[in-house]
Amino acid sequence: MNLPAELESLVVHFGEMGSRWGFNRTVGQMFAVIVFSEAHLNADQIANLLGISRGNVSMGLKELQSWQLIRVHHKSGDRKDYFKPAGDIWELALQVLSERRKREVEPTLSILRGQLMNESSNDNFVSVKVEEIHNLLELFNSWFDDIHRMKPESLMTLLKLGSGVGKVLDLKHRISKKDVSQ
Amino acid sequence: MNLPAELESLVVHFGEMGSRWGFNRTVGQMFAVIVFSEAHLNADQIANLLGISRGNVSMGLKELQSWQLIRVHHKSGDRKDYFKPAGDIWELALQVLSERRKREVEPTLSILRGQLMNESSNDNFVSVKVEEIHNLLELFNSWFDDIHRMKPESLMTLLKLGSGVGKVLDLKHRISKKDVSQ
DNA sequence: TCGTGTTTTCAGAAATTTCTGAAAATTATA
DNA sequence: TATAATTTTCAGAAATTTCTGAAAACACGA
Repeated sequence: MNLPAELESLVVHFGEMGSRWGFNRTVGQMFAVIVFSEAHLNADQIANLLGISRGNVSMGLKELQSWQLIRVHHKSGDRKDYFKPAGDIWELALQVLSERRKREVEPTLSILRGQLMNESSNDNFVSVKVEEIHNLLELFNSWFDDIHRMKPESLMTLLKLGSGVGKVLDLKHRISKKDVSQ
Repeated sequence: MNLPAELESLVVHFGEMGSRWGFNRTVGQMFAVIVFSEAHLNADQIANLLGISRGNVSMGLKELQSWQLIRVHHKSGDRKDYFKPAGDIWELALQVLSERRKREVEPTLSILRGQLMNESSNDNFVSVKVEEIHNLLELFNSWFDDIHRMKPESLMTLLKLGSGVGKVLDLKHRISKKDVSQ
């Protein structure tokens, strides 16, 4: 690795975490180097900085693009592709969550829907569990859809409030009968 | 695999998803077979049902216990250990999220804290990014802590409400100056 | 069209992860 | 304490994932 010392430990760490976040070590390192570099980088620079092959960089960039975490940028008079993060830290975090939901819950949800469709009886143990899991995932899914559409600042307020929301809900019940959930 | 047909496809799927959920294929299958079996199972039964070695089952059970997703149960007059899910579907889901936070965000958070501690200047590009990520993860972390302590039914209400919470918050601002967030 | 700079692909190599099964360790019973 | 039942460990084998680098494909200007 040919990285400035200050970056090396960060990049190594993001590599180690990479697999936990849904991609592999090299892709994690590539993402880190793109996020922490002020200048946009081209594939050769990334290969040099991380000391990996050009082919590997090409594959990694494709992966990061499929996650919509990076974007191409062109410099005039330069035929190379330069890469930059696809938004600020907040947008990147939401994007990771969004992609992970797609890859981690959608497939299970469609299997479970299938099971519920073509099962004869639905009062046996397995069916009951299938339905419980299905309902939980559907609920989570629509909640995520919903909050994903919120403006960042509203979302931030919500996060800061945390379980305090429970108290606000109580307040709502005390002072109003009107249903505000729609 | 020596599974009833109805279970086979579910178990295979949970195996495929396993790695995305933080463990490996076999561990995912083991978890599925434990969750979808009404009777508590012992290690030999699991090995037989899934067609894998006894040693592998032992390692997988240890993994699932480290995630606090299964618990041991003893039958009187039987020296074997029997395993059962460590709660209902709702509790299991929260437990998965909780463990994943521990494994996926805590380590990064402590690296970032370290960076912020011993860096000389803090107005360069890297420092700014480090701080942004740090703040986001801290915020997420305390939010999660917070809602994790809520009663399931309150949590469910919150999920169902989704971004409707935003409307409730507006309502709060319109009708009250009192800070209910503490 | 050709030539040059660039990116992508992919077969095989390398690295990593997972799995087996026999031996060791543990635990309960008599 | 000895025996038997059970679980755990772990070295090596098997399976899977990741990486390399050369060749192919692509894109643009002349």
